[in-house]
Amino acid sequence: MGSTLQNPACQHCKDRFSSVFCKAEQCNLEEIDQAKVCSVYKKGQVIFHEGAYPFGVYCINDGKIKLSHSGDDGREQIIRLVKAGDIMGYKALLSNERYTATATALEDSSICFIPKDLFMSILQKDAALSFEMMRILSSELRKAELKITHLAQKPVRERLAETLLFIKETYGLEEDGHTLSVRLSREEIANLVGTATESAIRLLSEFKKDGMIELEGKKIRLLDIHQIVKTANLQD
Amino acid sequence: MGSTLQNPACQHCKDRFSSVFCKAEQCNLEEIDQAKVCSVYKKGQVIFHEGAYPFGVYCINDGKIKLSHSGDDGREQIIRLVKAGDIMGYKALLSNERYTATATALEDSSICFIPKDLFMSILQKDAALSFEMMRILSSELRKAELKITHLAQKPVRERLAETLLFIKETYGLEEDGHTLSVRLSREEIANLVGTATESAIRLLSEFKKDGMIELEGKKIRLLDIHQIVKTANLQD
DNA sequence: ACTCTCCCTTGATACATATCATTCTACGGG
DNA sequence: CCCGTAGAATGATATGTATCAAGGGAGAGT
Repeated sequence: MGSTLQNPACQHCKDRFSSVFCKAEQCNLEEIDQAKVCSVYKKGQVIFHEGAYPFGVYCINDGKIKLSHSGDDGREQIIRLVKAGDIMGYKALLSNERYTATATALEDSSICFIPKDLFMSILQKDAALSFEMMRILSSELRKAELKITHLAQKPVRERLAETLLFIKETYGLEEDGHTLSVRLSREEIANLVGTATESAIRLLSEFKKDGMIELEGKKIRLLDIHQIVKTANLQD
Repeated sequence: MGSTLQNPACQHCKDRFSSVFCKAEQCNLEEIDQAKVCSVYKKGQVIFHEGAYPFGVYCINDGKIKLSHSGDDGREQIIRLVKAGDIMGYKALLSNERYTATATALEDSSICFIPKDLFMSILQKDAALSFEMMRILSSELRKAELKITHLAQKPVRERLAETLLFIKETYGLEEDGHTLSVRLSREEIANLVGTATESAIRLLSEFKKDGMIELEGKKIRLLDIHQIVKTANLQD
């Protein structure tokens, strides 16, 4: 468990305008505000575990989280990157099943927990919120299906380039306008791409040699985004 | 377009108990019943095309449909198999985007079309239907994420075995209790597995040699399901 | 400052799978 | 009925990627 601290009000949450709840009715927001519990999780800490039963949804106040499956042979597959304003854990809750993924903090994160019963009851009466949930689910599903196609049809090189762009889209860049603002291990990058760690390393080195990126420990600087897009070979 | 014919009433649709609409309120069902248009599509006919704008959702009355992406190099990736009682086209509708997949009839099929406005307005007022939609979306998302993990981590042999089981789960078996009740080309099977057609053919031959299956044209008989499960190496 | 450990890196090799080429088969139309 | 064509099957080969093995570097804790 993360350590509990003073709950920031949802109405003042810095990402309230981009989150699901921006569509929720004000009275429901207040209700959530009173029931939620906000905690801080340290980098590397697990928020919930694959196989466990869900008791609510998590709303990221601040921080970065990875959601990952553990494959049959124990290898991790990163399914989703979660950022401030996003929610997680809703899939298991809605389909009334156990978590199918493990949530791990990529850096120190502040996360609100909203109890299941409350979330579900508000979902019943707040059509706008329901709608927004469906929109999110649809969008996630679309992304997942695209990923399936790419995994099945694209070589690792293209998928790695695509992943770099995806990380950039998700977490953005630092002030210099080049450095990815998240530190991932090579293994994590590989588990995002769906390849072996060594392959990811080798290809990153190639990208570097080609002048597309710059590597400095876990810092990755995207130097030539145009070239990366070309390497990713995106057309849909 | 498929040829229009006398609309069967939703209330009498043979799969009404297993479809989304089983949760919908009766009055809404009647409303749908009046507005929907039912058509018959011949095997191979396209119901909707990737890139087109959605004008409603499709509910399968009878038949079998494949939903597929066209990859960058034009190779097809089959995303989903649709059966009677299922709906399709909701993802694009909900996220208000164009279709990301093409729907093609695998055999002659009878399909109802429900106009966008009606569907959306009923979704607004019918919480139970909304809930069911979220349940479906969550479940699809869960399946998609599992598929991602398997594509990234499992060899083709295991994925092929898994696919055979998946086809069986989706469309069931013929009266003999062994034959898959859908005829797919080798290429379609490969596009479901995410591999080259030749690889799928080769592995099917191996499965046959190992006594797991029997092949007769497009008929596939599952002889030793236990062995197929073992080959699929499922544990989650 | 120094070790210890973890992660990164690089190289050598093996293997699964894609690709190309060819033959075989079955089916539908003239 | 036979030909033509599309799909299926099989073989030969190429290649991308995983795996195994070993070295190198950087940060954490003592």
